[in-house]
Amino acid sequence: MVQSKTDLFDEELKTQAAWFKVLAHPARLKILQYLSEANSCITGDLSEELPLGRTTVNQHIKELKEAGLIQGHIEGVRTKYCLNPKKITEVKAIIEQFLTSLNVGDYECKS
Amino acid sequence: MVQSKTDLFDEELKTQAAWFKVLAHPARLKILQYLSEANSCITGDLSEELPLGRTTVNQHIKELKEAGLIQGHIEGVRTKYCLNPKKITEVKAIIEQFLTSLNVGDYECKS
DNA sequence: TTATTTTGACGTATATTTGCGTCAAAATAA
DNA sequence: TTATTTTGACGCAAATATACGTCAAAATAA
Repeated sequence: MVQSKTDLFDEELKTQAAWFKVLAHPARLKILQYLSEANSCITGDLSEELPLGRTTVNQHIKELKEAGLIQGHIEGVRTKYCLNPKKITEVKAIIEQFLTSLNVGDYECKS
Repeated sequence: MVQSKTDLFDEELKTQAAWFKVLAHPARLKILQYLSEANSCITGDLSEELPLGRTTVNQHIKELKEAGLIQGHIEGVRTKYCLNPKKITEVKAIIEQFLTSLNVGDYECKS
């Protein structure tokens, strides 16, 4: 039997790994970058910017929304997508935290 | 039909996403941290440090090895595991690069 | 009113990841 | 020589992730 054993790790490690996972697909990175470059809320079919179908892109958008990295609000027929700057900053800090913990300044590796 | 369409993205995005993926599991983060804290090569059964079976841990070690983040060299019956400081530094830079590209300093989000 | 546009919800098929059992190879110990 | 220890290779089963088609709801346009 195979059950998910990820629960059995430290809360901190789980959080860090979860955020890495959210960023582990080029489509999601692209969406974030696109919204960042636009520097404001964007409306319209984001799938035209990526080499994927609309439904698939929407699914990635949904994931990013559930993770809190982007926000959407309805405007008539359309939906406007935005980054959530606060959350982005938060996640950056979490990732930095892990990278910093991997201190290899004076690592001894005699091989 | 579902084929992997990840090829269709920029080389840079693919690389960044791939590195996030390598780090997207708490077991792999834990292994890296453990080796980092030890601050030198380690021998013995790493699985005793994690809530997973030996084979599973070995698989995660294998992934990290294939990604180049850790090295192993045989010493009699045992294998000594090390971080690869050079690669770690390299990956840190790649991740920083993406995080920096997500510039939200003056993000306009009127919602 | 009846189209049309835009988007989310749902289902489905395939691909990949995760977790582990089992076996075999290689080095040592007895 | 024959155990024993340690590890990697292989394969399986369950869980997740990817990609997308189809449909329906909601707002607008005609």
